[in-house]
Amino acid sequence: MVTAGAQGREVLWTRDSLQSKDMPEIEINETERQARYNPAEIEPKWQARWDADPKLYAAEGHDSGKPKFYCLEMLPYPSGQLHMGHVRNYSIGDALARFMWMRGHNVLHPMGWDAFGLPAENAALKNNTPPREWTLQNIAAMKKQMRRMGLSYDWSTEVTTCLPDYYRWNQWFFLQMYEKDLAYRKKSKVNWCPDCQTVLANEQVVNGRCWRHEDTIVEQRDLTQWFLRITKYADELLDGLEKLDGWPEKVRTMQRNWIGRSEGALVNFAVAGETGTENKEREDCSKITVFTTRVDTIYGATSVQLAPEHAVAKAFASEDAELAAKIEALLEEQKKARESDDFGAIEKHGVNTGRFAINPFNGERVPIWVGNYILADYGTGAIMSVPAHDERDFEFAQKYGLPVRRVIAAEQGDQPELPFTAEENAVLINSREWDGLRCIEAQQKMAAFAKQNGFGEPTVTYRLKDWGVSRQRYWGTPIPMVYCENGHDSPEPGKPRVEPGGVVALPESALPVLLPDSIAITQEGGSPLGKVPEFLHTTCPVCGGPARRETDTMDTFVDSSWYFYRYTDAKDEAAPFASDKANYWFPIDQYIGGVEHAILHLIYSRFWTKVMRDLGMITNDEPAERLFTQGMVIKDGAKMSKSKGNVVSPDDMIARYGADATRMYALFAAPPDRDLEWQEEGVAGISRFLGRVYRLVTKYAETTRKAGIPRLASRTITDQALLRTLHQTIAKITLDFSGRWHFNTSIAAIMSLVNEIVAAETAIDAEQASPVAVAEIIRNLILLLAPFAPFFAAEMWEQIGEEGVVFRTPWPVADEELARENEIEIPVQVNGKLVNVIRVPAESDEAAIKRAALADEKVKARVEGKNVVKVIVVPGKLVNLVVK
RNA sequence: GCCCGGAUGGUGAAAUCGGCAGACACAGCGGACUUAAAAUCCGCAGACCUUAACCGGUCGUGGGGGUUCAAGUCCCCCUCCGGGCACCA
Repeated sequence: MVTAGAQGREVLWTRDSLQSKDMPEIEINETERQARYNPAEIEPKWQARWDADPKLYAAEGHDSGKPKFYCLEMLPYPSGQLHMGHVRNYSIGDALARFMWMRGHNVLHPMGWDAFGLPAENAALKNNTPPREWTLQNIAAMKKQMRRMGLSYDWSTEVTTCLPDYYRWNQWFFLQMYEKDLAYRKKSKVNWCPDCQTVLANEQVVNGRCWRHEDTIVEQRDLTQWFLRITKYADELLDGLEKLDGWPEKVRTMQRNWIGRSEGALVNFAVAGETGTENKEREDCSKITVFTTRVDTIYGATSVQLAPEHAVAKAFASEDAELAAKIEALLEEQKKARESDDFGAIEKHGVNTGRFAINPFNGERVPIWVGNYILADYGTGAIMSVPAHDERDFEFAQKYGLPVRRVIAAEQGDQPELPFTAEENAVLINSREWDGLRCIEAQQKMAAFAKQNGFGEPTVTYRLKDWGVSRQRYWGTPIPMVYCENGHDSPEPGKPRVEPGGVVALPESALPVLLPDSIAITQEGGSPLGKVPEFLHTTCPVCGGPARRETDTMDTFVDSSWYFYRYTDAKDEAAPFASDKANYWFPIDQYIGGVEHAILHLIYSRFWTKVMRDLGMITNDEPAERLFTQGMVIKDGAKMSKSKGNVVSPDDMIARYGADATRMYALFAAPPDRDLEWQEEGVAGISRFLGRVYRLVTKYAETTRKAGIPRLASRTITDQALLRTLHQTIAKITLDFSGRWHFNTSIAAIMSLVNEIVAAETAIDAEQASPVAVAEIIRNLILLLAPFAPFFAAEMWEQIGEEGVVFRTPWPVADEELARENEIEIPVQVNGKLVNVIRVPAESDEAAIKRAALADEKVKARVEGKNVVKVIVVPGKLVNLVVK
């Protein structure tokens, strides 16, 4: 078999028949030989043809009989300009999608727009253009750029998240979640970005700063907000990572850290002198609940440490002005530290409250301190301090002269110096009836004991917090809730009355809640929607009385949490998507994007998938089977940015060298997972390479056209050599596509093949090659280039007289027989040093190779007069003679 | 501090399973073609030593040690760069 496409029309030619008169001769077209590769002409020509065929890249039906392949690149924010990072991302995805098509898969390769978000509002302020208009213009511009790049998207499934036919389903999901108690409202401390004028999710705060404003310190505000209960899925999100072996380890580790599961125990310390019942006005201070992962060390606790914001600390402070001032100072230190880049480095400070807590295990009275290193938002905001077995506690105890008591000892051998934290091979001491137990065992037994006796319990805490989705911005999905001014009970049975107005979920029939179009965007605080009376004022769907709409909009990460499901059924007006369609395409076979979304989009969308599964909409547990995170595009050693002035515009590159050369360079310059240094000379080099191929193909186009693709029965030496390289190249590239994706080496292999053909031109022109072999080589060369340079391949395909669509032509299959070498080169080493390279028949066995190596003159000279101690022969690889 | 990457010629990189280090390009140099240039084609090209030249030799994948007939690749220690997490109890 020559190519899969040749099946069924095999003709056997012989050398004799080739020489007969009616057989094609090698033809060289002198005018075409002069032809120059001109992407500026070729690319728009094919773009126009492809644009005219909306079905060209459309996926086939579920009954196509082909295996499905869902190839997805992360959808962009429509800034109005593609940057090189996009070009790289899409070049990778497009090569893969085209390859999978050629391999006979039913491919879904969609694109869309993450179109809500703050930049549209900022642009509106600056240019006085409504966000909607600005966004839609940008989408049009970027779509044009994508078409110019020749990307194989099925635009019939395009998703634009800022349009009501999409965002209405955000609202629908919100109502579903509200009903299932996965969406709820609560007052809490939230992150506020003064620049964005909105609340941010924890995931959007980086080192205490806004993810969009690196210099802006995020403030903490007490606000009532909507949350999605992602923590309900914390364990599943964590455990699921184990099975995601098609995801980069780096991303899995980041998510593991982010979820931050920690097993431990809660233990109540009674506060001496507090009963907790006598004063209703005062916070209940009768006990302090600490969280610890090392309850086995509790006999070594020599103080209890509270966060400066702990309720008990506040209560104590309210009765003691001096203490209050000190605690306030600790809080300030902590806040400052959290805003700085190295939070871990600040010096520990504390203040003794003068009060005591009682250790429920041994009844010991220990002092209650407030420490600047205790965080209110982790665990319970209170810890037991065990200086002997915790480095931080040790440092603190040394500083303030608190006692250090060893309660853990090594099972055998020397006792390690304090503090030591090991739990392996360590046992309890100084812990009464628990003495001698191993740490791990003691942790379980002591937590169970605390539970039995009502002063504690085993527990699990997470770093992951519920996802705050309310945003005090205009350009987002309106949250489909109203506040009834009659303040009646919520219509849901069992749901408590919420004050001041009843919180009422809109019925599905009221969707979509449309975002008003004309609105004055200002920089003032507060939700812009609150200033639009016709939006704000509505009626309660339960009692018909006056009601106010929720004026916050949803975080844009809601939009991107499920967009890829919508692609499978983008026009559905009755549901977000039809289950059977999603179930056919999901999970995504390959998801490709930047690593910057590792704990934002990629954790939210995993959560959303699990919610949809529990709603019975889909059957998959995870959205994407495999994830690939490409490296950054850099220039002069730094990430491209306007401020550094090192931005290379894709439009420029395409104008100068064409889309094919630009795309191919993005794949050639580095393996896709590594950072890529953009060098324009490299793009020029690829352009020259395509020119070389162009001349080659046009020169032999006539030959190729006439010769067709029959099977050769006998071959010249030139035929054999060229076909061997061709089939080795096919095998190599097919392998690269199967997982490693080192397209840089795929393209290098094509270049080598082309170099070899060019070097053989003299022989070919002297008719030392058969037209049939030339035709096979030219034809397959074009097919190999099709995933990387689609415009170019289409043009070349047409020039050799093919009428079909090149990237729907079956991918060539490597013929092992043709690829096999007759003779191979074997390096011969003496004591590990290369001495010579010998040629032996490919099928030579160990003995034959050994004989050939020992017979070699250079080797003989080197071995002369010495003792050959050992001969190592690795067939097909090398020979090493050990001599003394 | 912890976790994940990475370090190979002037540059981007290759070596997929422990087997010829530097494929393929970029930049450079030399030549052919040309009145000339561009384009194209051919060739050279890790460093050092030796030689008139060929030939030949030594060193060489961030540093040090180890395993092996054989190490860019495996093991131990260290340095630097990038990224993530971080008083998380």
